[in-house]
Amino acid sequence: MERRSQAERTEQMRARLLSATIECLAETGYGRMSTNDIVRRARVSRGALAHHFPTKAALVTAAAERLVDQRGAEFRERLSAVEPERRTPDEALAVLWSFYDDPTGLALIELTVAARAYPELKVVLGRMAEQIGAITAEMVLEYFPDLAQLPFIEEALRSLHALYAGLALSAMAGAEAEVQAQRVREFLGVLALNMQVSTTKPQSSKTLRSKQ
Amino acid sequence: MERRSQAERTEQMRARLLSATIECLAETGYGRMSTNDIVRRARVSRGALAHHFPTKAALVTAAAERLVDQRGAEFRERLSAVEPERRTPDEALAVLWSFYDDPTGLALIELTVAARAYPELKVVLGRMAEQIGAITAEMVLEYFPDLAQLPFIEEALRSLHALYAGLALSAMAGAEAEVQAQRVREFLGVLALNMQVSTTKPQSSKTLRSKQ
DNA sequence: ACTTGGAGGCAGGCTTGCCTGTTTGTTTAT
DNA sequence: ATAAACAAACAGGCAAGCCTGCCTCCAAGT
Repeated sequence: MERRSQAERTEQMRARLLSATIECLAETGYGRMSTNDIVRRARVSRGALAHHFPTKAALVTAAAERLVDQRGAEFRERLSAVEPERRTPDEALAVLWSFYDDPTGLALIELTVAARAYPELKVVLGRMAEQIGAITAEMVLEYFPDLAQLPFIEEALRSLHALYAGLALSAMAGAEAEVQAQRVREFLGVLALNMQVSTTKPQSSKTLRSKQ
Repeated sequence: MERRSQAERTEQMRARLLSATIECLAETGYGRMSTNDIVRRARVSRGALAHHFPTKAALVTAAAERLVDQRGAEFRERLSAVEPERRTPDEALAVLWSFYDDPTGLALIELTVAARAYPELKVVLGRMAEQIGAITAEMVLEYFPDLAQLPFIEEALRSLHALYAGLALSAMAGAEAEVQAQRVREFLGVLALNMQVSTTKPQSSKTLRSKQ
């Protein structure tokens, strides 16, 4: 191993620990995940973990924050990665679903359930909910400005996230969420079509509210 | 304590244990729930638990089955409890939501997440998904036959369940799901309206498929 | 340039407490 | 009387946190 500065050592170690935590969270789940699993996966000792994160709650909270940032960035990335001519609402839905049908999506659900016991996690996940909502609205405004004019667009997007979260949740219990997501996407397609048909006439005055 | 027959003793003990399990599941969550908590809450000894349920997995599986039946029955109950003149779709949505915004709803989510590790739980929850889907479709057909004619009604109902599940899930992380559910309900109201407006013309030929 | 002292990074074992399953003993029903 | 229902102590295992000691880096002094 080449020489590394102290700051680099710290940064790399923390990154390894947090990545391992997120992976364990996605694979094993929160309940069955132990700090031993994490240090084993990260190839470090228990002492290293204790040095950087005094308690398990601190570790998980930090992992949640990292997960939030990671997903926020990746969301923009994936959506802007599709070629401009393929940027249909249906494609956007596929991207959104790929965002939930993901190991990190599972980790997020595990964290959400675990947050019931950790109030600190609640605030992190609360931040994430706002952040994701903002990014989503922003993306819609950028790529589908006509959709952003729809009256209940804010509720629609929130519902969309809840819908996909619920789908991913039921996938944990063995449901074939992949095909369900596909059919739901078709369903949402005709829904949005109907919305547009019946709202393009006069109701476009009501724009999306800035704050809840 | 008066004299009870053996069958009564068994039945009551099992009921107490399963109720306590479901309560602990809803309150403490699956991860932090121990068999000690359960016997303490049920006011019985560890031996009694061991006698009726040899392992924790057996106990939880049995509790899940009881929860499924319980919720199935309660669903019909709550929906048929509203006076006939108030049986609007909006009211039905409120009933459906009350079905998720419930301690047993929380317990169900906990079980769903836990099912990722227990394959036996998966089959129980799979049964439940089918059962709930069937009951929902049945109820819609009985109370809102015109809605049952809509083209994507099966996907719509499935999405509705997923949506509410996702809402309840985010409520675990501190979101004020109550108000969100209310606004989503309004949103769904206009949505259904639009669906009806634009689908009452020709597309009523496609009825809901019997099997996926 | 070289050394030296200190501080932070890190390894691995220990320990206390809890959790599950088992076993032995007691009560209750048939 | 005999078997089932129940109680209570017991045993093994595991997880989280702590603790001691070693190693690596960096800065200050010479």
